[in-house]
Amino acid sequence: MPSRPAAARKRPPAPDLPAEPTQAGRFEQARRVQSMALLEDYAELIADLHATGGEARPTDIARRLGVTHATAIKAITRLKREGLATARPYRGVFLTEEGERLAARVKARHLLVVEVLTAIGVPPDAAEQDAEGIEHHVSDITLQAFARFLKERK
Amino acid sequence: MPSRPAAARKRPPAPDLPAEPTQAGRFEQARRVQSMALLEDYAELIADLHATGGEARPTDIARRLGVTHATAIKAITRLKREGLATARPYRGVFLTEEGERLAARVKARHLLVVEVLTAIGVPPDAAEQDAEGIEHHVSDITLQAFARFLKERK
DNA sequence: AAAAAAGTGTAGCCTAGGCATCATATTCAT
DNA sequence: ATGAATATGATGCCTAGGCTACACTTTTTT
Ligand SMILES: [Mn+2]
Ligand SMILES: [Mn+2]
Ligand SMILES: [Mn+2]
Ligand SMILES: [Mn+2]
Repeated sequence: MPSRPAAARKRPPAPDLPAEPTQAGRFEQARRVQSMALLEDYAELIADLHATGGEARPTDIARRLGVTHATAIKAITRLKREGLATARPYRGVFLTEEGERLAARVKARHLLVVEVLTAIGVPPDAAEQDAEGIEHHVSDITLQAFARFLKERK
Repeated sequence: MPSRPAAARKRPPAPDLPAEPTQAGRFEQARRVQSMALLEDYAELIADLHATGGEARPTDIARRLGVTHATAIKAITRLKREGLATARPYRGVFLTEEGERLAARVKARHLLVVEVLTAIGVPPDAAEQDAEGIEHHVSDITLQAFARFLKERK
């Protein structure tokens, strides 16, 4: 059994280090944000399906998301549980007021993220791809900075 | 039972719409990327703990991530399974060569993302917070664009 | 050297989000 | 109008990633 240097163990509450307000807090927040990502994508997609003259049936949604309809139905169940959507069998899924608000916010954010990425020089396809994941982690403050950035650089 | 207009159902393969190469493909890729996020954060963190003169024991890792040690241990089990780390009880966790490579890539990406966000005008705290989630979705192509952007704007 | 403290690991429980499969319901085409 | 095709929803199974609780080991302190 190797001996372990006691010095390594002695680590007081990091008095001088770069402050580090709380790395743990950042990770926790990132996990909270991530837990909303799926709902956001569904809301955005359902609104889009309605907007482009169609219905948002589970099968439509599933196809657009690249999942099975069973998976989509379970997610829709969660949307309903969270008060974001309602559904009428064979008639499709409908966003509640709150769901519509979420969808609108998410869509605007998505567009802005793509705009910023392309403005920075990211090729359109990569921008669209990466935005699909990035969007969910862009806070309101960051979003405002994005808007300012686009306005100023015009 | 309300009648449903047959027209709504008639939706040919979207002949004129904005091309839309495959939204499903983008979502699938986003899900793949997300499944790596946890491993990336652990690898980055373990490397950081080692670099800053410490050990990377499950408890250290757990505290920094804001999870219980049991959760950390399960993630470490996955890291080992994926060939990214080894562990010696009461001695801590160690990255394999592959783990080190991953950690280095992830750290560089993290820094670059924060740099770009702040360059755009995002306040430091928000940049650090949002980067924790955004980083995992930044592809190599986007990363290159980020690097160019920073170089040119200097 | 014994006691206390800290760390580790295991087990059991939970939810989210995937999947395939099956039974049923609806819609469409003949 | 009826048979085929399609959509729906339920079930069961899986993995990831959280948690608490408990048992055990190691380290530190007295
Ligand atoms: Mn998305
Ligand atoms: Mn989106
Ligand atoms: Mn991260
Ligand atoms: Mn990071």
